[in-house]
Amino acid sequence: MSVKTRFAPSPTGLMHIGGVRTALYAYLVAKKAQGTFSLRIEDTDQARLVEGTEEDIIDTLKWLGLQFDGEIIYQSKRMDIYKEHAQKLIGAEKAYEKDGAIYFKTKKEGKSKIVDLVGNREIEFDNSAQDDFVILKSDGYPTYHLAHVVDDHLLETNPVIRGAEWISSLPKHIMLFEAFSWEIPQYAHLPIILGTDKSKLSKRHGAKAALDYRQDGFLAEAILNYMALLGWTPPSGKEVLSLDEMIEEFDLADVHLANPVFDITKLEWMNGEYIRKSQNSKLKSQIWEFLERRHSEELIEKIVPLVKDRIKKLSDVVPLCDFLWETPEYDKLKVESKKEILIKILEKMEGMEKPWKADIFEKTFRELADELGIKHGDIFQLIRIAISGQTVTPPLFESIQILGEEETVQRLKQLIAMW
RNA sequence: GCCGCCAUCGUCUAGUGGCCUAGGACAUCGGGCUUUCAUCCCGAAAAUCACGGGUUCGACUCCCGUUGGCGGUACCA
Repeated sequence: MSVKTRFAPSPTGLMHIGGVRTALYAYLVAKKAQGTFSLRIEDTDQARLVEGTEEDIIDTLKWLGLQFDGEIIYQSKRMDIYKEHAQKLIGAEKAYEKDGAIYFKTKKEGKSKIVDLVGNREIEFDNSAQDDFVILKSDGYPTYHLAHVVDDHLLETNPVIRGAEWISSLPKHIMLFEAFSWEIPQYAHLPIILGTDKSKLSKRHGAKAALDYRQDGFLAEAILNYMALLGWTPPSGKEVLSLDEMIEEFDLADVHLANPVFDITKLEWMNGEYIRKSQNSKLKSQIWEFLERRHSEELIEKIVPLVKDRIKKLSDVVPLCDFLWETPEYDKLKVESKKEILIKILEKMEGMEKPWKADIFEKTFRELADELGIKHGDIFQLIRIAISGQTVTPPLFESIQILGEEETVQRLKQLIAMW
């Protein structure tokens, strides 16, 4: 039988990072088996629908490159199907109506048991604890339980991949499948991602929507790679791996059973790895877009090789490089006592033949430092502060090249004139 | 409370009875390179394998219990 997986979020909130991993694993499982991965929107709770969240889910998958197959399935458009199946159960005396809702009559004997694909572990429940439950609400919409069973059977989902918070509903689902005389699909319940305080990752942690990470300067590939590693180690032991490599190596049986803690620090490291691996031309486009195309592509192109090893997120470019397109603000105290030296530096600059050459530039100021009896490093640092107002910048000479000799001299003059 | 899932360095994890005096990655600390910061390279510290019982010639690995964490306990998903 072919493998069909699906990502089935409810449009009741922005897609969060946990959803990313669920979608990713479902995608990997499908692609590995050359099966299909689809998107189903579980919009059955009218009261909790939040406008725009469906689009957010779609945009997130698109950004991540987790392309789904076929059309999007909306449960709200399948009302007749759920109703028909609920009626069927009533006809078979396996369900009954009460207070305008339809309840499923649970059997109270025996055990419900499955072998979960995650870790291949057995999960067992005693049916005696299962109370009758609603399958069709009085507003005509199905509950998750009915919709899951009907849809995943009709759409031939296998395996069903979802969060571990569903484990306790398993007996309900198993009984429903049995009531319809349908084959029970294989299940994979993914451990829940925790925040640093070990509680379920949520808004409380300032947890963010997946797309907020794009806003923060993270790359889709890095997010995917990091999320894949939350609870899973590829057999090869490789940590940095592409989507294709993940498809190649992924197996639900290798997913760790314990709930992992989301660690932004490692995500940042991973993102830096991807930035460093990037082609300069691609990185240029990404930074350019990230900065909302406010600068010329030529400028960004010059910056890229300078910042590539120095940033972990696209957003890091701003504090590092904004002096290149904005007049710096000087903290006068830092260099006030160096006024005399700055004047000497300015004189040297004005005396240098243009265009300035790197080796001559360096030689000139090393000699000046010797002349003045100060350390080589100190004089370059002083120039750095003079042109940027910062103690940390991309390489000095390269920055000056971007700035231009005129602007560099101008900034020095202005600084000297400040006091 | 009840039901279920889980338990190896701060974090992500390797480990499926002897190869473990427990390995890797991130983070941390130290060093090298270096005109800043990074990158890169080298090194260190960091887990009595939650605890207590078994089983076994031998347990991180198997079983039981305890503790702890998480999840569920809705006409929400």
